Amino acid sequence: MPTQGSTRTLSPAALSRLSTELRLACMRISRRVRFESSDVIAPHQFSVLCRLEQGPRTPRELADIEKVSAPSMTRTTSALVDKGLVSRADDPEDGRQVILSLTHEGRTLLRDIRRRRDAWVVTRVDDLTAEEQEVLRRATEILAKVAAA
Amino acid sequence: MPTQGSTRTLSPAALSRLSTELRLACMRISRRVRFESSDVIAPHQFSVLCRLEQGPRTPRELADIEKVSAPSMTRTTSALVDKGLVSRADDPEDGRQVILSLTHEGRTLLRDIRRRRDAWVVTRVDDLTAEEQEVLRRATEILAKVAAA
DNA sequence: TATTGTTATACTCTATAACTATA
DNA sequence: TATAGTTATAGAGTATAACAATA
Repeated sequence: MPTQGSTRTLSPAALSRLSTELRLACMRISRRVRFESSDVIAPHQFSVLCRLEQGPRTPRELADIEKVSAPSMTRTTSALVDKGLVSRADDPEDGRQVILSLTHEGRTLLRDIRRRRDAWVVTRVDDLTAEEQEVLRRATEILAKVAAA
Repeated sequence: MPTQGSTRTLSPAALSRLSTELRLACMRISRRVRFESSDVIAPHQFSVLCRLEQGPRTPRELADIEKVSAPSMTRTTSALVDKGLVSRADDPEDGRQVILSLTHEGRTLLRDIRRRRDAWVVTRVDDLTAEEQEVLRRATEILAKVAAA
């Protein structure tokens, strides 16, 4: 039996239609955000910087988290080190490992990229009515729950 | 002056926070949908099939619409023709052009991919309360408007 | 012997430049 | 000569396999 979903109001057809429309709307928003905020680094590089923001990591950990091969992660992190966004240090306890950290420059870049991405959404959400904004606020909570499920 | 947005309730900080959370929620939903519904064709191939669904196109038109180079589009469409999803025909009026159309097999594949993508969302939306579903329904309309702006 | 990280090599998708055929 | 499409070649990204250094 379903976890909740008991107060049923949607027909199967309406459920299907809502799901399709919702999925398409989310995809379009994502695409517009990516397109408009012409990033200075590639998506996979951005993703790795975000991981390092939470704390230093080894290449192995990053490869596992990002679900790419070790050689691919070597390539990605080398590019970030070359750009001065990430620093490499030897692990004092295990000579096989290296420890990757975000540099100050990397942290600044992350903040700038986020600000630019947000800008696109902010100008559009600002144009909505207070009621529409409230709907989006509640929807965001629900979507976060859905995405985490 | 703003188009609407006059019934102001959100502080700049709240507006910024909502925009960030909304953007992240949409991105996460998109990512999960893409990841879970392991597609049989690559994203750029899927995109071209969707264009051809609306009617036959020349390679030139597709390249312009998808914002890729002509040689890239040659490669993409050649792969789709090899898979039997797209058919190539000479333009009877202009010998330089070719006309690309969706085959029956291509049309069927599109429907199957969409069904699989929807499935992930459907099972999760079905688990929500009727009230939450109604919020998402209204949010979808608003997001569609935002994405089109 | 197992693990970490890199190098060697190959495949895919992207691009620009050069070429062929038609208008 | 201009345009449509393809082929030639190169540059990123992905991968697996093989290697060096360390545990």
